[in-house]
Amino acid sequence: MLGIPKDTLRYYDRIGVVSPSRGHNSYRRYSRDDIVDLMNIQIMQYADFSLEEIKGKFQFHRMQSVDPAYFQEVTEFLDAKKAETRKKITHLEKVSQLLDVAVKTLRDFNPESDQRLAMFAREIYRDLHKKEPEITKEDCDGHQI
Amino acid sequence: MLGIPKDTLRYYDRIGVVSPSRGHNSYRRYSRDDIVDLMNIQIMQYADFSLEEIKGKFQFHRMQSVDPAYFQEVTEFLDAKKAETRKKITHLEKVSQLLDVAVKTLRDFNPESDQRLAMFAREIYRDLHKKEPEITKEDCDGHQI
DNA sequence: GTTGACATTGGAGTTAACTCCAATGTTATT
DNA sequence: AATAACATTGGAGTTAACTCCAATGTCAAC
Repeated sequence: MLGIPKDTLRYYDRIGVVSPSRGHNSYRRYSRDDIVDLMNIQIMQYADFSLEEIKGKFQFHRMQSVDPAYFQEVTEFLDAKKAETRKKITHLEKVSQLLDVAVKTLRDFNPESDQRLAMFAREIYRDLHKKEPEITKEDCDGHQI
Repeated sequence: MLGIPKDTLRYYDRIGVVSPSRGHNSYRRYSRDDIVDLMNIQIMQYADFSLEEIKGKFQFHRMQSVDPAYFQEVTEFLDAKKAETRKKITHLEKVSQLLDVAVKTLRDFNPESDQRLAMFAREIYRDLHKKEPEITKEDCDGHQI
């Protein structure tokens, strides 16, 4: 139905992320809520969330009310994850540009455009680590063949 | 220097993504170019590229000229990856919004906002799979306890 | 009531990207 | 020249998220 392999569903059940009820026999029966959980998993996994992170954090739809402790925990998690997601968007935006520049560099190949590409990559690296790469002369001296 | 563990550098050498030259002893010596490669790896890895994909595709700076076959292959790869990256940005943008809505839903908890969240998630799922989730009445009938 | 197509389970295997270990080699310092 | 602090190697172990397998159970159809 969602295109998730049987073995994957069994795996999810095993590790406790989606544990459907069982029929009169021991067959798994996925409820509407289970399907919603599975959709959430697919959405969040494509956004680089681990199953462990997802586990138990996207199931408001199963609840009537919210426990304050749970509220606190999940809100913090969601806020942190949102910040992380925004950071990743910014990075991917840069990477998208970088790929563009890379194709151009490749097309009309010359030392200048290659240099531009390297500068751009270095800039991206800088904001990725929030600090200078610190490639000093001493560090590299003699590090050639 | 870049904060990459020794064992990771040795691993990269083993699998051939960054193979530094060796000194008069057998010690690895990382050149400026090797450092650039490593920076590129960190950039691309954070954008969800695998080492296998990265391998050999961000090393123009080592070349004098470009072989047409290599140009073709790498350009196709870069274009495909750019498309993939843009798709992911779009998705992450949605997920960022979803996380927002989730926090709000959690704050003033009620069936309506919960419903809004579910609708939003479903919409995201839809564009993720470019098709309707197809949850029909029949599919779910009796799938409850 | 037997056959075939499903389901169940426990447990083993796979892949990527590390991470660790033991045995050994190299180098700078006392 | 002995010691400590590095490096080297091959190979084994780890983690996440599956993926596969063999033995067994369930069920609808003939």
